[in-house]
Amino acid sequence: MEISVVLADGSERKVPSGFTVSQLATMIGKKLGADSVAAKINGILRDLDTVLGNGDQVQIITRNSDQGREVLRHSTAHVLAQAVTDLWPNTHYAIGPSIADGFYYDFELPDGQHFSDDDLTRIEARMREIVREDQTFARSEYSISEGLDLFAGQPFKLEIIETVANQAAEPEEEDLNEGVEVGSISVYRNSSGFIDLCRGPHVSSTLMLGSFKLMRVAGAYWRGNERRPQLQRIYGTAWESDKALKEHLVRLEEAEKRDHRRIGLELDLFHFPPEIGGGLPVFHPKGALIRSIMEDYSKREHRKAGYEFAWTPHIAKSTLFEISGHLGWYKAGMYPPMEMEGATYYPKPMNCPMHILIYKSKGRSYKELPLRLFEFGTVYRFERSGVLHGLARVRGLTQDDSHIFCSPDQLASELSRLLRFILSMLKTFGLSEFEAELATRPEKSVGEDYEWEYATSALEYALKESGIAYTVANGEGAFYAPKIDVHLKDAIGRRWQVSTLQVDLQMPQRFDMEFVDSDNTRKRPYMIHRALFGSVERFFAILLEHYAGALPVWLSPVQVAVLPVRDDHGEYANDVVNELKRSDSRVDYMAADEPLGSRIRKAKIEKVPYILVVGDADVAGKTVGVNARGSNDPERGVPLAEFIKRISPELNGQPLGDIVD
RNA sequence: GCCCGGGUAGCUCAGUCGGUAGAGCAGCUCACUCGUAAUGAGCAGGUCAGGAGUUCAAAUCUCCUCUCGGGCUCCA
Repeated sequence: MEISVVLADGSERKVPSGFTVSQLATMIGKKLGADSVAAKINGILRDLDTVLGNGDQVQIITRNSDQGREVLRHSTAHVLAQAVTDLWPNTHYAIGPSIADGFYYDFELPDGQHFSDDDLTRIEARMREIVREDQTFARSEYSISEGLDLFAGQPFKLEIIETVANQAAEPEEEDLNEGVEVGSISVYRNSSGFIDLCRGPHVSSTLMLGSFKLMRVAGAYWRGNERRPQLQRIYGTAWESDKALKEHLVRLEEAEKRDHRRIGLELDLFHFPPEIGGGLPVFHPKGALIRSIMEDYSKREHRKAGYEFAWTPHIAKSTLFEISGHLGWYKAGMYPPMEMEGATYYPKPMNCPMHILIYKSKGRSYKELPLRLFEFGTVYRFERSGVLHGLARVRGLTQDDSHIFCSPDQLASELSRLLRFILSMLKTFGLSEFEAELATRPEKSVGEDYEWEYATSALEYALKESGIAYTVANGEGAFYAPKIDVHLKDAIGRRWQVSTLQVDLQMPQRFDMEFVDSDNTRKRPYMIHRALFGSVERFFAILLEHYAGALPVWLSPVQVAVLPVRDDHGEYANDVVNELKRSDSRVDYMAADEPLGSRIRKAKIEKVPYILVVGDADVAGKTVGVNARGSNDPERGVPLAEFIKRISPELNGQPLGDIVD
């Protein structure tokens, strides 16, 4: 008896009935057989030992594909759980999915024990034994009640099974995590007897695993809920080969070298004095210089784009935040209050209420709209100590914040103009890969449906106009506003959230804002909140990591270093310095009091874009030797005037041009 | 806030079995004046995060506090 299956390329293949996926793969090619870890049969992921049926569409999943790695990682997570339950009998094991680059597994050790870092070594050793034991993963299906018996004593597994059982009543719901087909569960059993609740698929033998490494132990709440028990999570990484694993570890090292906290220290840009308090950075001269270049540039472009500047204080009386509603719904994110002369003051967590007061300082006419207020506004937010992370997550941050007040019919064009402005500005900082997210009305929210629809469709219009790729995040909006969040990808592919753009449906009402329209009626303006960098501090961190500290010339605190070969070249070197200063560049003079090689090394470590070396030949010929960043091949005898001409386009950020409506 | 791991010179780190502290880099001084990523010598630098306890004796062992890192939750 033969059956026929359809392969991924559309070709048909006849195989004996009873043939498994694995046999098919080996029949197609020896290497494919060896590299296969699972298959998609009629669109569903299945194990290698699945018996093929007549007419099945089969796509073999190999270990070096994204889906193949997921299978490897998931299977490695099972081996981890098996190793832990071997070493700590009676451990409760919870869930162990594959994640980007690896996997984790959550455990609750008996008697309140906790893993230490040393345990990782022991666990990893046990895992390697299990791998060598050539244990098979065998799938079987059970009813809910059988499942409850099978996992008696495993509270987390029982909870998952119960969830599955409840979903049987509501078949609409997609099943979670490890639960399987509605109404029944599937279980994988290793040859040692270890069982785990799992949807699969898995590799057929532990011998197919091995290129893995346990990375760290962390705490994690059961089902992500901080009111549920805290489990011990072990993170690991796993790959299709030792080579791929090694490459991943090298990438991690590279990422670590780009860590903005490390670069900030090395380049003397900023630090976090414990005397000031967690999450409160101080910027050293070079860091402050970079910041001010960013801010000056931003201000210039905002002015050109029709923004007016505002300046507002850092604290305000509680009444302001009562009106704005912050004390109602954002209090947990605010610094504690201060009492003074019978009034209660709070550091501001956002700038919007103060900008609204500027709007409200007088009657507004439709002729003034859109009114675009802009401020580098420093706000203070209480972030729990565990979440602080360098400049990317701080307690005092400066937003490049703006609030735009416009009439309803201006909303769509204003949003679209704004989004183009944001993307152009991000591009001049050398960031070019963006994705946007349109976050729509959440369940818990205020306002009328028609308002939400109007605002959301205006946001969507702006997204379409700008051409940016976007996804819709249903129900992820703020409770008072739908929003667009712009994410960007940095040089090594990490995603960061930067800009945010929100249409506020609440504040104009809370503050009873209005304007007089052309028909002499009073109307309520629309209000857009928007931050472009997000926070200057975070954006600074992103730039440092994106460029690994080697900022573009226009942002570099020192753009050119001038090094005389000997002391007696100092006079000419000084002329060079002065000439460069006249061309508006930032120059450092490095006197010949230590060897040239040593000074060059220092300048290279400081990531100075251009190192100019001047010696006898240069004094004679009015030239410079140019050692550019990123090159180890210096150029000799470049006329000074030519060098200045060459770098002048790099000295200032590119203007955005007109952002027209 | 919670779980795990750290905190020794400005930075990176060593410090064995409990016996009062060590290196490299950076800094300072002197010499060297040099053509593209480390010239040499010398000097200085420490309440071993802080406090309490155990001990004849604590960087080292115990407890508490602070703080930093990795996660969870949260978020610009």
